[in-house]
Amino acid sequence: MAADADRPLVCEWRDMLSLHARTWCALERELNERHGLGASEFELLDRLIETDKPKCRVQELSGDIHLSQSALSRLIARLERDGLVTRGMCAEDRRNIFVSPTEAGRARHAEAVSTHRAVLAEVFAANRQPLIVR
Amino acid sequence: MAADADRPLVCEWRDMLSLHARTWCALERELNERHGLGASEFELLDRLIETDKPKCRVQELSGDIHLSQSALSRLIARLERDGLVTRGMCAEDRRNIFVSPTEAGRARHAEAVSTHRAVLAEVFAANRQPLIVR
DNA sequence: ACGCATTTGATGACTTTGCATTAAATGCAG
DNA sequence: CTGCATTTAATGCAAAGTCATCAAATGCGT
Repeated sequence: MAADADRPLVCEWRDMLSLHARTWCALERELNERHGLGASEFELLDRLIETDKPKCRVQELSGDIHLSQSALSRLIARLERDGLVTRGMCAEDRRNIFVSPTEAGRARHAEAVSTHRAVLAEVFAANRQPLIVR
Repeated sequence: MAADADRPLVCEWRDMLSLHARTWCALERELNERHGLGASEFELLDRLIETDKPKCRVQELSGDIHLSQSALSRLIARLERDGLVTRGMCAEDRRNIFVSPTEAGRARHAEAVSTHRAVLAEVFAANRQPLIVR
């Protein structure tokens, strides 16, 4: 049994699990408390606004957001219900739908983006800290 | 707006999201198909067997496994239902419970551990690959 | 000893997610 | 054009997670 050989691999994975969990939870908490957004909700808005093309099929998004197609569909539905995005059908291929941020969506994102970046900076910095102790 | 300054931070986070999602999904799929275990289930068994102390309070585990206390409680319940761990009360402090792997649990873990390591090795290697292209 | 705050794990209610399926739209062979 | 496979997004349902709450056990001041 090559248990020792796998050690570094397993540690790397566990470190990642740990950092991921801490970061995700912190984002969830801060974004929710301060802006009424879930982490997934923000992530979608962030992508949507970054790639500012008016054309945005749902399926294109599913590559960026790491969710199943159905979860993504419901996520969009939630954001639509909250008035942060709109769903519109495409004239050329009426199977596709366009998802675009509303004005409210852009505003909410603009408001939340600094919180998002701050949390990232903080958690990642705290993670590197132990390496520089003393 | 210091958008550019945050760029590397955001990219790092997104890379992590991506790698984490791919790895977790691969583990979920492989462990489930080949050994009837979820990723969380394996993770718990793995920790449980690694720290072989007979004493293992639930709360000690919640630090390792990145789950809420309630989720952990239900995860243990599932594993118990499947006969992979046993819950036993502690004589000294009867609020605590011990969770220990059964023989079946040890066997299942032994069977699954190589799959787990292989998936880690594969996904992580694939992730580094792009850096060495050509 | 007693009362009360604290700790610990379990449970109810709800949310989010994934899988499987469905419905609609399109593409394409014949 | 017709019929059928394919693609795309939505939906029913069950699994799994979180938060808030609960009951039991303990600790501790008086």
